[in-house]
Amino acid sequence: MRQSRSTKRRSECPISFGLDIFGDQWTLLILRDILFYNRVNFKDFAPREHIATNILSERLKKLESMGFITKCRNDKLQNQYIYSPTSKSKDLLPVLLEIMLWGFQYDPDSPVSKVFLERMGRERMTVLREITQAVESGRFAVYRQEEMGISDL
Amino acid sequence: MRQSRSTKRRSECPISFGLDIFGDQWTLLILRDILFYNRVNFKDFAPREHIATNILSERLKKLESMGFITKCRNDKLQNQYIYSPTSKSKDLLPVLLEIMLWGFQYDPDSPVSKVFLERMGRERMTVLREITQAVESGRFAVYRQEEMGISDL
DNA sequence: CCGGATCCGTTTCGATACTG
DNA sequence: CAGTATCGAAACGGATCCGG
Repeated sequence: MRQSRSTKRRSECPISFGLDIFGDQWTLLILRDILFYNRVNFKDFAPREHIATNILSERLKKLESMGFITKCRNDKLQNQYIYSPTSKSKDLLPVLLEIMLWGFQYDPDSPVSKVFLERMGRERMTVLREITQAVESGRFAVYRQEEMGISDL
Repeated sequence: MRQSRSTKRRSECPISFGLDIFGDQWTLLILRDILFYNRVNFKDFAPREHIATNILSERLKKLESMGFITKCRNDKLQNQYIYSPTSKSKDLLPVLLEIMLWGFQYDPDSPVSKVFLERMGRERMTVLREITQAVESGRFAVYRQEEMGISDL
């Protein structure tokens, strides 16, 4: 694969351990798909991003070998596999949420409504908690639309 | 440069706006150096990581063009330049902190003391606030050593 | 159809050497 | 000190093929 360099990097600590995941876009997109949108199948990962199948399969293997996801066969549809997040990746949610909030704040054409953006500034913690609950209960898509004011999927 | 693809990616929202930074290791390491360690000179960025000078200079340009850092000449030492974070990158601190905490939790040989790790689990918010203050007051190196129990630099 | 693997041209990386 | 130029090596990514 790559990044055997990451062992050297340990010395400087703060974010070094996360570089393997946060150093790669596709990995992040896959984790987003899994955590936010509850996507589980090969074909559903980052579907609009036109990720090449070879790249996707490589990343999935990497994520599996690093303990971020597990893979098992779908009982109903024997020719499908289901990828699920482990606690190691579920615990990345706070990170992804912070990235999301930061993005909403600095994206010149942020997709969220002004109302939500304002609330985000005022009651950050509450908003953070709300989203966390929405995500964990699988209702993020709804929250996104109703609370954030994002219409387009 | 690259990533003109990022415009397409907007539709899926959650972390898409952050991918330009979080998709690249070196960019993250530079931001870490700037935000946590108050490094300002070309030669000081990610010094132990052996980042190639061409890569470093490219990333610094990119970060500057994206509004994450500003560059100005050092008055005292005319042949040196000083890179400073903008509010756009300062506001990334919560993200980096979350990455750090996550890393401490899952790194098999986490550099932090057991005492700190335990405290991190119990009083997450407090710890988070502490570190934020330490970083923002330029005392992170001290905090790291005294509170986290990381001896080696 | 789904989940990949293989091939292969193109892009990017990154170590070193070199310049102002 | 702060970069640029060069160039071989690695990664990317589009297309195609393959097994279940």
